[in-house]
Amino acid sequence: MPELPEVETIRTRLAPLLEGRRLEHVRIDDPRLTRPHEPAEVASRLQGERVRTVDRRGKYLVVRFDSGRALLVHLRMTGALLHGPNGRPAEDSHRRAVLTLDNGSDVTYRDVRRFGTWLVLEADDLDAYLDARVGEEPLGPDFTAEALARRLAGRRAALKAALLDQRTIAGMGNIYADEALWRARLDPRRAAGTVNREEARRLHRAVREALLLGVERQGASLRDYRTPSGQQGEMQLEFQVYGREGEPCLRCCTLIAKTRIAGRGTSFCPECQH
DNA sequence: AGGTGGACCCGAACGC
DNA sequence: TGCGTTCGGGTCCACC
Repeated sequence: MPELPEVETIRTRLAPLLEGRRLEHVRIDDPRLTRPHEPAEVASRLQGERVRTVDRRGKYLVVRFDSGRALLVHLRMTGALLHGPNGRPAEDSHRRAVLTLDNGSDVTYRDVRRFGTWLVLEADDLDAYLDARVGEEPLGPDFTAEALARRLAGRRAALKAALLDQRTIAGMGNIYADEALWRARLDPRRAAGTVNREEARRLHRAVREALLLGVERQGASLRDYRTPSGQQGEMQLEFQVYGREGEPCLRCCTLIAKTRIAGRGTSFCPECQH
């Protein structure tokens, strides 16, 4: 599932392929992708635009054009952007859209579960849209232990649920939340507001470490995640708790437990996470 | 008002 | 073996 490290890896690989290129032709086959807007209408707004930058905010890819217009791509669960250098994408029943670039190459969008979204916004609307949904970037300078503590203060929801709230930490998802809580030795079931300053410092450090390792390993490929060249990430080899229920904790050898928090499967060590 | 749970999807894993 | 059922996960939205 693409979370911050996966989306950042895709952004890094996609930027040099797209920046400076004009979208010669845009084809969108799935109305689900652009809902409630018509695919043809969205495609015509994109066609002819020249890409200025490919940025990321949380889990959103932000393709900005010279005109100021932007395409916001959210991959949700199974979305992937794949680059085909020869302009002849291989047959794929899960392909939902194709961008043909002015150098003859193409970028195809595939999405098995069809949760992903493409939204075109004008320059004036972009910041408001993102700011309403996404908080501080955890790998940026504004994300401090104090900022994190403020985001958690007074909240009665489970700590894990608060971490998954995109306004708490932009780009955090289920896998890295479990990994960060294990690193910080914090119980995911605790009320977020009970985290003290020392614990917030540990959590802040753990969140950054888990996400940075994910970026270094170019994301976690459990099933569908691939980079634009089709490569798998290697972060799945570094998991300390995610998906390890029933196996010994790497710190204290207690068996890793699994529970459900805010509707999400949550792996944690019942002994050394407090 | 903040928190929770269902809906949206579909392939894989599971159970009988 | 085969078929039906459950699961999972990000975000939105209705509801409490």
